[in-house]
Parts: sequence; C-alpha cells; structure tokens
Amino acid sequence: MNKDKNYDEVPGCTMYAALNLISGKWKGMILYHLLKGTLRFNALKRELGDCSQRLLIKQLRELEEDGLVVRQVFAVIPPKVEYSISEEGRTLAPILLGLRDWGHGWLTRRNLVARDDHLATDDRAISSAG
Amino acid sequence: MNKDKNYDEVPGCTMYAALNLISGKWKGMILYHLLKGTLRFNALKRELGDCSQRLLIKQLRELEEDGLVVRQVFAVIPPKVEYSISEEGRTLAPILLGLRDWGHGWLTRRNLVARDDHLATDDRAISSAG
DNA sequence: GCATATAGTGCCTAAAAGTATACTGTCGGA
DNA sequence: TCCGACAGTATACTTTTAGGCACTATATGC
Repeated sequence: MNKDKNYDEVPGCTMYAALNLISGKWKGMILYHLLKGTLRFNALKRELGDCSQRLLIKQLRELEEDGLVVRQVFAVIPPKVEYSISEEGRTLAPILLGLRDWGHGWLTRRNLVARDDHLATDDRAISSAG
Repeated sequence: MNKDKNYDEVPGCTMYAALNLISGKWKGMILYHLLKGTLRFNALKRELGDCSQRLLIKQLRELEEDGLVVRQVFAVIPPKVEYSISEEGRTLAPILLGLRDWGHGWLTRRNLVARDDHLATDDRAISSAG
C-alpha cells in the first residue's frame, strides 16, 4: 500500500485499499497490541516475539505513514520511542476485534485449538469505538 | 496460512490466523464478490480484472481448503465450475463489509478519491449475517 | 477447418517480503 | 572496563508471492 500511493487506482474497491492497510505479516497484530495501550519499540517487539527488528520497523513506518500509528520520539539517552494508535487507527478497533473473534470461532469450528492469550482477559482495556 | 497447518502454533493470537485467512492479494476481494452471489471461474476473473488466472486459481484453492469457499464442478463440456461462499465464509460478511466501509472513510479522510463501484449499489444483495 | 470459450496445469522468471548479522552511540550497572 | 539496553541502520541473503506464456481437451459458432 505504501509503495505506490495510487490509492484511487486500486482495482475497483475500497476493500482492496483497506485490506492492504492491515495486510503485511504483522500489521494487524501491531494495531491490535497498540489498541491496548502505548508501547515502546522493544516492548512491542517482545509482545510480537517472532517478528524481526527490521521488519517491525518497516511495518511501523508504513502504519505511521498511513496515519494509523503515532510515533513519539523522546530526546533522551538511551533513546526512547513510544508507539501508540492514532485516532484514525482506533476507528479500526471494532473490525479488528470482530476479526479476532471470528478467527476464534473459525479455529474452534475447525477443531484447531486457539492458544489465545488475549481473548478473555484484555477486552476491558480496549475501548472499542475510541 | 495453508502451507503450514499449525494454526495452533500461531504467534499468540487468533488475530494472526484470521488475518492470514483473508490476506493474499485477492482473497478479500474474492470473498467480497462471492458474497453477492455464485460466480463461474471466468466471471470471477472478469470481476477482479487485474488478477492473473494462475493466482486466482491458487487463492481459490486456498479459500476452499480453509472452508470459506465452495467449488462445484459440473461434468459438462466445455467445463463449468461454480464458486460460491460457504456458510462459514458468510459469517465473515459483517467484518468484510465493515472493513470496506472503514476503507471508504479512510480514503475520504485522506482526500483520496474512492472509485468505489460497489459501495452504494450492491448492499441489498448481500445478506450481512447469513 | 479455424477461432473462441471453458477451467484449468506446468514451467520459468521477476519482484516483493522477510531473515540474519553486524554495526551505530550513549548511559548505567557489575 | 566490559556488558547490556535502547532504537534503530546497513548490507547481504533467502523465501514467498505473483506474473507470463505455452499447453491440455472438447463443443459451439462461423
């Protein structure tokens, strides 16, 4: 989505644009974690676990460019950078949460156990509509 | 999502699984078009326009494997194959439609014109909850 | 007889996405 | 004094994703 900014030339549909915004191996997950609160770079990295540093940076930059994530740099040493979800990003919350719940149902119906650390515990922390 | 079927080993969250199910350049779009009704292979291809035949087949196979799309082969000549959304797939409708509407808002707020052939016209044809 | 439509498959290549590793500079702690 | 934490960057590399073209088989239309 970030490479070619011809969002108006996407093949026919805002679906395509929206999908591209949250595709990319970790973007949905990043957004989802940030819904729960601001995180520093390494804290986010730890949450994600398997995401390489380089990729995480790239995805965060793209999310920032697309106005979904806010990056705040503190001029201190050692460096401190905080990532949080933007107002725009927060409007995605109902969809993200819906997708997560749907995924849970899907995994269950397919008899694939959902090892879901978040489903039951974290919802109170997420204001679903901003 | 289809390569390694260890859905229970996804990094921590059903979000990841759900996201992967509808990622892949055309999957969301395929699902979205099939929400409006059954389509034959070439009809779907025409709807999508820019999607290569080879890729479309691949994505359809994956969606079928994941139980979101139903493929029905008619033993006639020339061949006839119909693709439709499954019951399971239809449960994704509210999320897909939500995503599309959110994308529309996002494009608008960013002053990027949404060339959206579907937004206003097709909703009646889509039963949002199955 | 030839082109076209149907729904694909197979092989090869290009581009995008993602990984691994080493490196930056400064502070605080052992 | 050396190490680790912090938030990255740079370079080289592998893997995955996607695109292009040729080909299958048969019926219909011209």
